[in-house]
Amino acid sequence: MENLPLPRPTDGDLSILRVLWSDGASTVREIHDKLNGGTGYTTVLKLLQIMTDKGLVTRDVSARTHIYTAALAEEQTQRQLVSDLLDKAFGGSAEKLVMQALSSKKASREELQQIRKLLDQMEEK
Amino acid sequence: MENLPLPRPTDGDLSILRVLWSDGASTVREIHDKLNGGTGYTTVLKLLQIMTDKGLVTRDVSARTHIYTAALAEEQTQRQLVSDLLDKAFGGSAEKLVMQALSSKKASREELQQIRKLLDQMEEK
DNA sequence: TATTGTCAACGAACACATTCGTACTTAAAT
DNA sequence: ATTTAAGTACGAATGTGTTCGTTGACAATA
Repeated sequence: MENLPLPRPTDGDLSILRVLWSDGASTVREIHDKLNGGTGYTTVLKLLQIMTDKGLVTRDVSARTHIYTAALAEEQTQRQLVSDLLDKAFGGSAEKLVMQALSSKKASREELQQIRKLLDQMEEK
Repeated sequence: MENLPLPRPTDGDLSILRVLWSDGASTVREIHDKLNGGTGYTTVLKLLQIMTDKGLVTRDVSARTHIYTAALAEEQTQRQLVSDLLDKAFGGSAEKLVMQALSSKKASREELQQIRKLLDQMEEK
């Protein structure tokens, strides 16, 4: 019964996961087409096979053309990656990370408002 | 005249950079001692030599015992890493990243206050 | 039926990260 | 002067990520 902690997705893994998150369960060809960039078909296939071994995706093999699905929800993976970066590069300081995130890309006024709401919720609790 | 874009530091690189950022210019031995974890002396040395080639650190070779310094300031590297993660896993949405950062680790009341100040500053401008 | 296209599987090649042992050099201690 | 300690340099081994060519199975088409 495989129930090991999932490994951190690599850059290649993430480019595939992004497609699965946005489009839902997909075939290799669909993913490959969406990834119009330089990678060949068999490269995408190989990556998906490895990701299956790692547990990052699951696949339906009942038909000849396999169908892949992301094993974890987008938010769950994002949370893991943020937590990882927090430990490795920010000494655990969420504040510093937030600062850099806000200054590295100009957030819109709506986004800032949204973040304020989140802060309110966190202080209430 | 090497002036190429610096590569993204690996996990090993970051563990060393953290020491250099907090303690300033250091020798291999000092870094190795601070990294009390399982890595051997020559491993740290090798990593530093590679990091020198990559341009992540510079070294003073005038004495027998070399002295290493981080090439980039902590904030600069952090900004790069955040921007990287933003592209690769968040579709460029700084808001989502901030949300995850705040929820993945409970921020203190002071930190939340600090973030509010930052939001104020960003809205003024 | 014969040919052509689509798919998964596999292995090989290359690059990079990580680790450490060994060799060589230089300084310090005996 | 000899030995010991501390340092750098240099491979070598291993693991992982990434890429793609080739093979074989199967389906669709001519």
